[in-house]
Amino acid sequence: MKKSTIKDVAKEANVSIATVSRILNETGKGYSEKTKQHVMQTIERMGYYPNAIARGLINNESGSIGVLFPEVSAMVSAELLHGIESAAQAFRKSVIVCNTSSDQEKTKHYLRLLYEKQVEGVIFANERLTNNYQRIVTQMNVPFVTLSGTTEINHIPEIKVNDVQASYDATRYLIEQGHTRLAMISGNPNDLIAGAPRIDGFKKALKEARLPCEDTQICWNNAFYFDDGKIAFRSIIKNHPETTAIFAASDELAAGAMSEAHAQGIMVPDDLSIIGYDNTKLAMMLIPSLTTVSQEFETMGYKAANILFQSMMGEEVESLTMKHKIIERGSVKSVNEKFKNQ
Amino acid sequence: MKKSTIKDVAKEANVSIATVSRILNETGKGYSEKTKQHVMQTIERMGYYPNAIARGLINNESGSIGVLFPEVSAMVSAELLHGIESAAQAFRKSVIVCNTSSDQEKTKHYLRLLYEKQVEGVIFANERLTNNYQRIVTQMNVPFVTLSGTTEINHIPEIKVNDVQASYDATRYLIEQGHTRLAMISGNPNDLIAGAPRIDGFKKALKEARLPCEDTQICWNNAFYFDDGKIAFRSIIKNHPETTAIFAASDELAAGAMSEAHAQGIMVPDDLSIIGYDNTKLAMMLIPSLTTVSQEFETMGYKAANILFQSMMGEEVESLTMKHKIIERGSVKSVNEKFKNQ
DNA sequence: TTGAAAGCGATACCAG
DNA sequence: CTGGTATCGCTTTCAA
Repeated sequence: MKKSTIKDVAKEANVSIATVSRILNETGKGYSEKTKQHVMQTIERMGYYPNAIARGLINNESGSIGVLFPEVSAMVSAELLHGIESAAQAFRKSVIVCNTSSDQEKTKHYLRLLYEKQVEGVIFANERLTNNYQRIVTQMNVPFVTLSGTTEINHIPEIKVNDVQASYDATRYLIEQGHTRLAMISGNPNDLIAGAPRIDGFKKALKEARLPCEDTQICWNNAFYFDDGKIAFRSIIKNHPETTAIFAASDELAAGAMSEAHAQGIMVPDDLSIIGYDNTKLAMMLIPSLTTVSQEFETMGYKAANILFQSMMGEEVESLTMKHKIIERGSVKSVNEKFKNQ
Repeated sequence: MKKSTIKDVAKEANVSIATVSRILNETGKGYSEKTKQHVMQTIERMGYYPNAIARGLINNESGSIGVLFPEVSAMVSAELLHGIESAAQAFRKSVIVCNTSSDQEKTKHYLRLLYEKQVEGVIFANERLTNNYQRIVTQMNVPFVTLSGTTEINHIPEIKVNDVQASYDATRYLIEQGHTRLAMISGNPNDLIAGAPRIDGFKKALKEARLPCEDTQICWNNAFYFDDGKIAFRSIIKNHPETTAIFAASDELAAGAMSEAHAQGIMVPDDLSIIGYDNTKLAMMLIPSLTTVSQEFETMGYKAANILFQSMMGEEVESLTMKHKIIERGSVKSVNEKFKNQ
């Protein structure tokens, strides 16, 4: 049973395909109310739906955007994607997801695929859009946007929070609670997105407060996951047992640290305060619930998509720095409080 | 700067578009090695990429599949999607994600959209494919697969775990640890996917063991989230303070219960054992880490996509019941163990 | 080995 | 208000 085409509808309704097309596109002109009724009925009866591919060919638009993530299964990606999807829905665009695994070849492959599919815009999430992609990006000649990432390519807006500032604020928060012996669990310092900038913010706050700031106070183990947090935590305890507060560069890292602390009989927050980063759903589920830096991922995704759509419509668009804030929960205790309870 | 087309390439290389096309498609015949070299070079130089839309129109294939989720931001969806995406990558198909919010109108809208986009197959995840979609599904005339969901429509394979059996096993596990006073934190019992079947499994195990099994032992609050777990936990403690072990129908529910237990000074697992369901990343991050029923979501997504692709290639396909298993961690204590430690 | 030409399904211009 | 037709970029058959 072949799909019916506009031709079939035209034949069935005894009109020309031109007329059917006009009615389909609700141009409002070029047909009488009567034919419209008639044609609409036959369309309904036949269960006809226009072929978006044919439409796309002539209109030169695919109705899709592409989204590239290094890892789609991460909680952060899921929330970003949610925001993107809902914006796309409003703009009647569909979203093609691509999982790059942070692999340059895969990324190029996908970019090429998206190019061939004639996507009308691309969101590059959680990663750095380097010069290596310059050529294809230029060729594609459609708007790009980086989301929670950065770009080496000019004129591409970045939608993200100020990581340096947010990390600075998180660290300041700990200092204001009276902590003077701080440590940080970082992601990979070579990560230009979520690694280095957060370290910078941490250091800045310490130096400004004239607090000790040795490199050994900053520990990491490759990535931003739970196990990385556990491992890094051990280094901290070994090298800096005097630590009373830790800034973790992701909620998962913080969770790992908390888990390891528990295993070692260290009480959070009584013996040790921990602040996380991201405010994923995980944060409120931990015991104690995790004080953390909030990034509103869903909103960020939504806004990034909207900026992309504006750009697709030819409007001038700019980078957007999203606000962040500290969500106070139960994993940080002020030093005063600590004394009080003793 | 307009995109270059096959025509441009043909002109530039002084051959016909037919030849370029043949080379592009690596038919292996219809051109000499020499022209091939020449044409490939001009293609490379011009940075030409074929237009997949035009290709799709003539070949009647879009190169995409659609995936519908009730909620893309859920951890479970993210893992399923990951599996789907990686299978799709291998099959050189791209995946269009749709977030239905469990809304029937939205779902229809998306189905229609996917139809128009000529997707070659559809994965319907985490939800029931009811008769309401029968018409469009039939019309679309492409393979469907339900993933971690069920269908009222015939000849559509279901890829999922046996929820009744898995819940039965989880409950049995608690019983085998010596628990006799059990309770369950359920999702919505009207949820035919993850609600009712899990309740059935729970009841079955209790009855079989001739253990008390009143309806009040099963509590819920709409959904499967953290807060639902907290709320349901309160009911359990109020109505059945004798409870020593809880089966929660999702890891998030379990997390909520654990959080509330902690707030009430109830120790897990010493005073109360809890087993979860899903084995999302969350499970290992909790303190104590959560014993839970494992569903391998990423694998499920991968397999579902593969089954879909097989079906797209005209092969006969069947439903697939994935194996589940109990992941023993720290949230369940056997009654013996309990006595020992006292 | 090569090229000309007929579509794929829809849109839009131009006549009538 | 309506219909014929060129066209979008590509594949494929048929001749040369």
